[in-house]
Amino acid sequence: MTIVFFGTSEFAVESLIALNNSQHQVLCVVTQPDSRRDRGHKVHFTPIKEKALDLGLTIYQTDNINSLQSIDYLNSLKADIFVVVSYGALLNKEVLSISKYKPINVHPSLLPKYRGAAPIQRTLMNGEKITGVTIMEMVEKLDAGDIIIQSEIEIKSDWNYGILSVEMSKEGGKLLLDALKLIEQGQDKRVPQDDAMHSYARKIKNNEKYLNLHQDAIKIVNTIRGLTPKITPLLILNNQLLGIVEAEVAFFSGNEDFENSMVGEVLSLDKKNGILVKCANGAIWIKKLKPEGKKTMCYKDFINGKKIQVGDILKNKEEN
RNA sequence: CGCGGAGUGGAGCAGUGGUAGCUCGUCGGGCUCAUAACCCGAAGGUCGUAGGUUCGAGUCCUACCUCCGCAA
Repeated sequence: MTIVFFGTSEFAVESLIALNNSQHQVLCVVTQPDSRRDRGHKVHFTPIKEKALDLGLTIYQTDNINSLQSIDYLNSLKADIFVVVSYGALLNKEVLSISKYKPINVHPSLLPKYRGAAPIQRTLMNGEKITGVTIMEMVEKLDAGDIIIQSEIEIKSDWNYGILSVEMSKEGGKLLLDALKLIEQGQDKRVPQDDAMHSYARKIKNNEKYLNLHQDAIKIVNTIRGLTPKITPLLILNNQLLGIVEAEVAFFSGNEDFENSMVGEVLSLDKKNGILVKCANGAIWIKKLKPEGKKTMCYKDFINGKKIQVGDILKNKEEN
């Protein structure tokens, strides 16, 4: 089939690769405009643009995919189907009706759960054990179309956003080819979503990276898992930002010293387990961290540099 | 030209003008029922690059390279 691919983020890359390696033909890759950000406000291409350039595919970028100009262009391609994977903008009814077959979307959650912008992160932050990838038909309402195929993925307890994204992304690429095959053969069965079961995965706000130790240890660890390595969760030690890259829930029965210590207090520097920090409920072992201006390092190295001592208090941004 | 931090033996750091250090790791030896614990010893660095100031530069000045955080 001839395909127009809409995608922007890292998650979409494996789907694009899968299509490019298949018998299908990618006519054009539509991706969000280049942005100026990061240090020095340098121009950044989207991950999909990088890959499309690499593969020598035609690229189309626009601020408004629903504009008359965009619609004219898309019409002129006469594609069999539109494939949309984390594109980053909603397509209106008119755009959705251009291709011969109805547009399909690859979504990294078991719909109807976790519709929206940040399903992978929210899934981890909520401590889910099972997630999955869904291929669905696109409708105007966000992530609410009929389901074509769905597959489950078991989340290992030590997986973070980076690892799970890669798994989901690969699964998405495979599932996408399966879905196209079904559609091509007219074998696709579409199952409506149970709207009563739906939930939304809100976009991650910038301030969510500032960890709050006044929470359950398990919740804090899940937050860290949901953000790293793309976003580094932050605490403050001695007026300096300290990135917490990896942590585990500490299991032990609290003694008197533990009960009397403050939230955020460093209770122990252990060569074997890490840096023990008290939370509102329980405690966590910090395994990997990233001091300001430094690269990610193991807790052993951080302790060795004598940058932290038992009794130091790790604070939230607001407390500092 | 958005703001800022950092580049010193394998790793984490100290060292703001005068013979390159500390901790960890590594290697060898010892102690121990045993150990990621302890003791003794060894190897390993032209201090990011290129210029400059100086009797003398890791340390001051200039340019550049690389890495990182914030903010958008």
